[in-house]
Amino acid sequence: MPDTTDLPLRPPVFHILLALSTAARHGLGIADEVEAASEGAVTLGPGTLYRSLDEMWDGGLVAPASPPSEDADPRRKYYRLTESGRALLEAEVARLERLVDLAKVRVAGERA
Amino acid sequence: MPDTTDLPLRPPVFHILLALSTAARHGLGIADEVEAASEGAVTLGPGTLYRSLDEMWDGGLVAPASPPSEDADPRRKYYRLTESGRALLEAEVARLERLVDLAKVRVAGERA
DNA sequence: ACACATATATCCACCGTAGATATATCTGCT
DNA sequence: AGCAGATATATCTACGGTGGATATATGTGT
Repeated sequence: MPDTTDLPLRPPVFHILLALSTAARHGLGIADEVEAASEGAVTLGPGTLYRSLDEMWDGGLVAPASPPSEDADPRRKYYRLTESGRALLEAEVARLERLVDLAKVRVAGERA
Repeated sequence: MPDTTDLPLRPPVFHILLALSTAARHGLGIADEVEAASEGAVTLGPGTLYRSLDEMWDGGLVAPASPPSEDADPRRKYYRLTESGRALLEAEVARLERLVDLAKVRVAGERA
């Protein structure tokens, strides 16, 4: 089984962590949030979605969460971030931030 | 042949564009620069490197450049960014910047 | 009750990546 | 000059990841 805790994170894993950073969500709700947050640039097919969630579960990045309301659709399985999931997200954000900072200097610096 | 001009860029293509943003470089020089700029987090094997360069050539993102000095190793093939290559890099940087900004708000916002 | 939408889950085919390998040639050492 | 090892480009192959199609169950609306 692949290790989902290595940096750089695979894009789907990063986006799922990001989608869960604000609220517990169920599978398809995560996919919707990822697409919305990325302005349509990133989409998750069901294969990638559920497989990633399985791996993230095994890696201790996500855990089950109770439904947000009493009369929620019982088919939905809600996930939340664990402490290590949030820590991993922070680490990846820090890495990407350094990368973007470097890239911004370079693309702007060419105007001389 | 895959289209290398779609956003999100595949990570190797993004890193190669970034490596060429400051100077014309040859194949292995690009790989070295990518590893250095990412603090060792990103490495490019020869397969990915030369295949990506071929596709980027076909896509008009990179073009041949003259060696930086007269007595350079003649085996080295130097590449430089084209205008569209630089434009594509800027677009991807902008996308990543929005993503990182969003992520920073979310990971910081949880401390309430 | 019936049709359709939603939800999880699995399967498979394709694409992208990384490593091994091949070949050529440059550099340094004796 | 000759030899050994390093460097450089290039290709081939095996593996892993992704995404779409499909299956099944169940909720929702008419």
